[in-house]
Amino acid sequence: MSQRFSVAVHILALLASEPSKLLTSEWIASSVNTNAVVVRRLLGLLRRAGWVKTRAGREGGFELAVDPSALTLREVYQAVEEGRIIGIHAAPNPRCPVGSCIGAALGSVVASAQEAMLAELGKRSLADVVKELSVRRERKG
Amino acid sequence: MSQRFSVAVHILALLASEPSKLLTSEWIASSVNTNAVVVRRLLGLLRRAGWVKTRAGREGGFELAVDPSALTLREVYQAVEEGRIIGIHAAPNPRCPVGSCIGAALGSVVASAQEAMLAELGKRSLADVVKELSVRRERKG
DNA sequence: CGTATCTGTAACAAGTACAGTTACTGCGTG
DNA sequence: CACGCAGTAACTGTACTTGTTACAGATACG
Repeated sequence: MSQRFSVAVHILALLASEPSKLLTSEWIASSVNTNAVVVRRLLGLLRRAGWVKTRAGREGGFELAVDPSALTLREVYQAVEEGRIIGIHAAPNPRCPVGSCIGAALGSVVASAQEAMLAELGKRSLADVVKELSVRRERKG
Repeated sequence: MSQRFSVAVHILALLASEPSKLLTSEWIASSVNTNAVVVRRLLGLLRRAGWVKTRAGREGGFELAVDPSALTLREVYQAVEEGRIIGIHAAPNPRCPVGSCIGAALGSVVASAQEAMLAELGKRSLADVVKELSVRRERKG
């Protein structure tokens, strides 16, 4: 199962909690506990979406380029995790009355289920996540 | 991506549209356009859930054992497709203020998103699917 | 009673997706 | 120019899913 959404939110939360600071992929990778290339791959997607700015070369790194309260988790999910959640079998028998229509019927079911999930993600912004992190941190002491 | 849910609904729709008839895995497989063993594997899960009855041996096969209007797509999904939709990276750095809390914060986000999806699937029953199939069939002529 | 037919299930192969890793190019600062 | 960083291609290992073969057990039928 893909962890891209999870890691992407982690990365964005890091960038949001260190605004206008350049973080290197190596530094981010040590927080996520993964390889720096994995981080750069994901940040490539976020950069193309316009949410992150990059500076190459010495003293380079990544920084957030949007207001965290204007970026929903739905957008993040859709940027890094493409396609459908629920697979539909491709080629049922068209000569069977069920087989010939099940694809279309399931398509609408799956679409509405996926939209419900995305709508729920759309209720939360990156700022909400950052805020929740600080609350949880305080609780720990 | 797993197509088990999709195929399971297809199979259940077949059984529901031929009530009190025994359908063989071979016959079902030809409608789904897959191998009979794949069908039997899925039907094993549905049998253990109590929704399908089996008769082995000659003249054997599968038949529905529940009222289609009492079986929601949510139940079917959960029977054949276990685990979470969205993965969470397992071991972020506990010494990082973000890394130490991101798992819990993401957990609640992912749980609510998944619940929203399941709730949407819970709005539809197998009977709804069968009804939609017959509507689509009529539209085709 | 034997045979044909069907389920149940194990075992294996093939395809696919993802994370991790190495290696390299190119950019930009000091 | 050298160092440190992003960007990206390529390869590996692992895990999951589907498809397939094989076979044991069950059951109706002649």
